[in-house]
Amino acid sequence: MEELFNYILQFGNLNQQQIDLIASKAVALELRKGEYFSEAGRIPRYTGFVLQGVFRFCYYNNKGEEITNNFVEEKSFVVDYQKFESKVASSEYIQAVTDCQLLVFTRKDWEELFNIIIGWDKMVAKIYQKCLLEAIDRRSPLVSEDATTRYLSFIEKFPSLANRVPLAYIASYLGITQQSLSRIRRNIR
Amino acid sequence: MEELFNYILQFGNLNQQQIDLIASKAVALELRKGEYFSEAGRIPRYTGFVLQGVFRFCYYNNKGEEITNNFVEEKSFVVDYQKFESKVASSEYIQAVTDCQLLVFTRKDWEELFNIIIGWDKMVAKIYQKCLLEAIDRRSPLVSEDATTRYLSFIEKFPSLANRVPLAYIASYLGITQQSLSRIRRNIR
DNA sequence: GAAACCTTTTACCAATTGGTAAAAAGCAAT
DNA sequence: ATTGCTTTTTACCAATTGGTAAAAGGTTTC
Repeated sequence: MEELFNYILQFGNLNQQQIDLIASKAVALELRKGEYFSEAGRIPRYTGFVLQGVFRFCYYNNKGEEITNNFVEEKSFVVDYQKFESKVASSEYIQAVTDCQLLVFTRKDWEELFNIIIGWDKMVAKIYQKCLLEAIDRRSPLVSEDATTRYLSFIEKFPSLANRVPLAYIASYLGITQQSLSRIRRNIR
Repeated sequence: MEELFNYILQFGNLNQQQIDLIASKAVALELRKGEYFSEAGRIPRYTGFVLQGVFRFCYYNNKGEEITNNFVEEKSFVVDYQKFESKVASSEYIQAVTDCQLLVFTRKDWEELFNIIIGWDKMVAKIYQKCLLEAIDRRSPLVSEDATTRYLSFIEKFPSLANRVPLAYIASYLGITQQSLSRIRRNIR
């Protein structure tokens, strides 16, 4: 729980009463490797904060290929926020890549916080903005480089992930095949 | 000026007094093709709303290649918002791709609006969020497709741009060479 | 430990894309 | 119209990446 507030308090101040209120609404959730936190076609039910483990966002393109387009690690929020907020069905999956521990908030609880805590909406907007900026910062440079450079950039942006995440997921995140990534790994050693 | 408020009022309500206040701070700015609205190494001075023309965001990678990573068209805000807001020097250029007409706000004027208009900060957060979501929606699919598919996706996302923007800029946005893009154009006809 | 399953590596060839260079086309100024 | 400049197209060959398949390496389950 401490980790959650260490994170949140970067984005604004809260008094003890407010902290207790937020804490009272957080629910612990565990997911096993491979389980889905959120699924395409469904309205996201929770917003979550990752205590332990790695998640990936993924979708299927028109050739049926599975594309991973983001990874989320510990000490970060994980949610398709736009869809969660607007109660629209998501178009992508959020899957646990490893066994995971989360703190989650139901939409009802989350929305109550907006009404009760002055300035909570601003803090949430900042948090979400940070997540978006991070995602685009990590993803955009991948367009304009060759596969080896993209993999090196991945290692820089996600230093702890290269050996925690199946090669196939990383390959699809980088827009290359598993075979190409395996070849690249061999060549850069 | 009307276009500006048509846009802004999608994100919340303003009374006539508030509208007049915002209008009083908007300054018309014209830029010729090739001129910079914002430059790497400098703190962005303005936030702008595009009335006419096309802008691109670009930077230079470690090989000295110029990479375009976003286009902005009419009826949209153009600014490196994070850097504008935090008064940090930008790391990229915002260049007029065609002759352009803008309405701009200085930081001083823009910040005053936050103090005077209740809820302005929320509207701005929404506007900025929309810009970020758009940018990532457009850019992310480019990673995992071949060059032809990426160009077709570009045409879908920016239907009016293909013939308004030099081929070289589009090529760098797609992460391919001019020659490759030229070849692709020939093949899809 | 063996079997079944999943992940990663390797190999081969085909297809795509990049690099360099030159030609063609388009545009602006005189 | 001619010149000079920029942009786009074309061509050729080299390098990279993809597709298919099979082998090797790991992990889980019984």
